[in-house]
Amino acid sequence: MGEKSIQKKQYILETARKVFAEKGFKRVTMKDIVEACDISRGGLYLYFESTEQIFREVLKRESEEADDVFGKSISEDATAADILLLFLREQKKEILRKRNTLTKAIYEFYFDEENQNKENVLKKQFDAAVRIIEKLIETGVESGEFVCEDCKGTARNFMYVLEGMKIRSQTYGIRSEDVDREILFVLKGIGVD
Amino acid sequence: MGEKSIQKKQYILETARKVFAEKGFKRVTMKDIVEACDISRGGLYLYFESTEQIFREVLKRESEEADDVFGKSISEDATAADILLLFLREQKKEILRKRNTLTKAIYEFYFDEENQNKENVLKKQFDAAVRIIEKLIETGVESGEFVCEDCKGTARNFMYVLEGMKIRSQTYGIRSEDVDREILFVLKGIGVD
Amino acid sequence: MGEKSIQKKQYILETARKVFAEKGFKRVTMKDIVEACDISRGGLYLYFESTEQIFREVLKRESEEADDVFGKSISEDATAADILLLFLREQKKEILRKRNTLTKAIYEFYFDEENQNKENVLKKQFDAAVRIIEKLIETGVESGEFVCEDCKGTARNFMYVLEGMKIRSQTYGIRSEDVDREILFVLKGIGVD
Amino acid sequence: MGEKSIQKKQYILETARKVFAEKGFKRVTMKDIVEACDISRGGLYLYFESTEQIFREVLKRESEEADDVFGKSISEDATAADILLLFLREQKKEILRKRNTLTKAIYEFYFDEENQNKENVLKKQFDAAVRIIEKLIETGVESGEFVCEDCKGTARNFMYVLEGMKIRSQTYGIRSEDVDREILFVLKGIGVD
DNA sequence: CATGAATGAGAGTTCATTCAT
DNA sequence: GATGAATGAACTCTCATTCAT
Repeated sequence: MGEKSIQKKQYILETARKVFAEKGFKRVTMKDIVEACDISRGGLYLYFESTEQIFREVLKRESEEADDVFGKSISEDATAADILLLFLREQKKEILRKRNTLTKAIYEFYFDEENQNKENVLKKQFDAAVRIIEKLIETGVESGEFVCEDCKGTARNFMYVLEGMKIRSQTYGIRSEDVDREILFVLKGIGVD
Repeated sequence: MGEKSIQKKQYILETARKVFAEKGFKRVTMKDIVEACDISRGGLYLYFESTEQIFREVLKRESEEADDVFGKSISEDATAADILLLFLREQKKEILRKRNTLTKAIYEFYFDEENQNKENVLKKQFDAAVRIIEKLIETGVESGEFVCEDCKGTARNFMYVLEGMKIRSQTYGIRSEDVDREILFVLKGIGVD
Repeated sequence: MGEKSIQKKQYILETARKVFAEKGFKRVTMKDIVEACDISRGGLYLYFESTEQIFREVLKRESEEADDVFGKSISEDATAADILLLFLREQKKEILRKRNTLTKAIYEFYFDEENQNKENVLKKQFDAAVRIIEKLIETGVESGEFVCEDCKGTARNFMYVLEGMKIRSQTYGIRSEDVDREILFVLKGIGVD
Repeated sequence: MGEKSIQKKQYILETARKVFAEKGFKRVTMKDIVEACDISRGGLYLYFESTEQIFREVLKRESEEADDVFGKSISEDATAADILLLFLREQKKEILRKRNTLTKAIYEFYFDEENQNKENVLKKQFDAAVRIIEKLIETGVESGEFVCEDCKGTARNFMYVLEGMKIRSQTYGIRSEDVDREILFVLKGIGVD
């Protein structure tokens, strides 16, 4: 597969991402993607053999990019509280975003039990986030920014609350104030206000 | 519509519920329901015109029954802590149940924005549960069972955590111990252990 | 499946038979049959799920009818030679027929090794014919009509010759005289001319 | 067309032969051949324009080689019986061979009436074989090895029996003993045992 | 009311064939 | 000459939906 093919593949993945963001996972057909990409029916099959495979690769790109973003955006002299707030602000954006997010599609994809165990991005991200938050809280406790007895438990609690808001956002909506209120509530739990 | 028709409709709804519990919402076709009910294709259309309508009615029955259950199962002299624990135990069961639960189907159904505003059962139940928990905590605080400053905030926090566990359960699994740990964590927040 | 369905199924089989007779087995698509029957795409699938299944049922009908024909057409006082000649005349007709014969289709079908062992009509008919011819020759020897040392061997030889002419007919043609000449040759082998 | 091109063409024909031997004629696609040859899709079209043309050329090579083989393998002082037995042994091998034979493909190819008249290899070989056998029998009769009244008729009979066994072999199998028995039967007809 | 045959739209998939590079 | 990406036609198969009985 030449240079050009790789570019085309990337192009398809980008375009397909939009389709998944718009329609979720299950309702998307090969035809939808073909039309969005404005390529021929057979052309798509040169690169991918099913919506599932395409989605899997979209997810892979997505999570790689997510990792990148994380690394870059934190300045050297940020405190634990700064970083935690930054993280929560990002999460809030993600929770409130209705368009251009794969959240729904990802949930739908993993509702299928067959997909749950193969390289589960959702789980990976949840666990990674818990670890990061835990570290941040620990650091914050040491520096006197936070107060907390059970850092790991608290980190997990944070993540479940965020997850709860995410699913709520996708199923019956949530307002910016609602998210703020919850974030303040959990922050208060570690002595922040 | 005669007595017999009503019974048949109920029968279809019960059977369809099983189908939705098994396959979620989006993957269910009229054909699936026809076959599960062992009725004729045309017959189903006499009662319902789409899987969506059927699901809506299944949901309605479901939430009515849920209300019934709640009413019945609480004894007269239970304390606030008793009732809260009972409630959490029920939630745990619901979270861990993989079969015979509509959770997935409900999420899938409400992922469709068109469905989110029409009589949203998920929202109704969330709000109702928050109110109940809030009342229980307030009662518990008065009786000295619990300690809590922001009862409403805490109630909401409880619910988001539960919601988070529910979606996690459906997308990459959760163990009984995981649920217990989280419940203990939030209970500790109101002075219980 | 009601009376009417059964008739329709028969109608489809009859029509499909013509298609197979015309195009052989491999080149026939469900679409061909749908068009020949003038029914809808989906309609055909109510009755059959593949060209293979249809062909199998066409074959079944065909061989049942073949059996019927055999039973009927022999008069009471026919001699062994009469019957043998009748049989050979039928075979000749079959060999020379280009249209309205499944010969090609049957060969194509059984070229697929997967089909060779499941209820192989070709083998069944070959073996049955050998037995019949053997009996006829034996009877004819007893009545002095035929001369033969190895009746079974001769019967088999007859059938291989007929089979050879059949395949030749389908692959590069054979003339009526050619068939006659071969039949005379084998008949001479049992003392007939 | 340069030297290199000719070699490439030969290479394609050799490889295609294997494909036809494996899959018959009808099921083979240009794609199959492209993949087997490991050349580009467009590349194949530089040399051939259809599977039919390729098969035709494969056949041509095949029959040329067949002629070569015949010429070589017969020693100077062989008797008619020796040569006939050699020929029959070759035929037996051909009949029993399941892999690496074009038999099925050839039959499938000539089932198409359009192909039957253009330079029909099957017919050519049949007729040639009849002539050779006839000559051999005649020679054998003169030398006292064989007894036979109608040499041409007998030669034809031989060939139809062989053809019958070939098609049987491809449609429902034949055992080595079966072939031997038939060969012995026809040999007995010319006074050999 | 109830049936289930029938329809046709639409999704998935495979290939022969072309053509810019 | 050679490549392989691209196209579009053709097939298979499934279902929502209708309708005569």
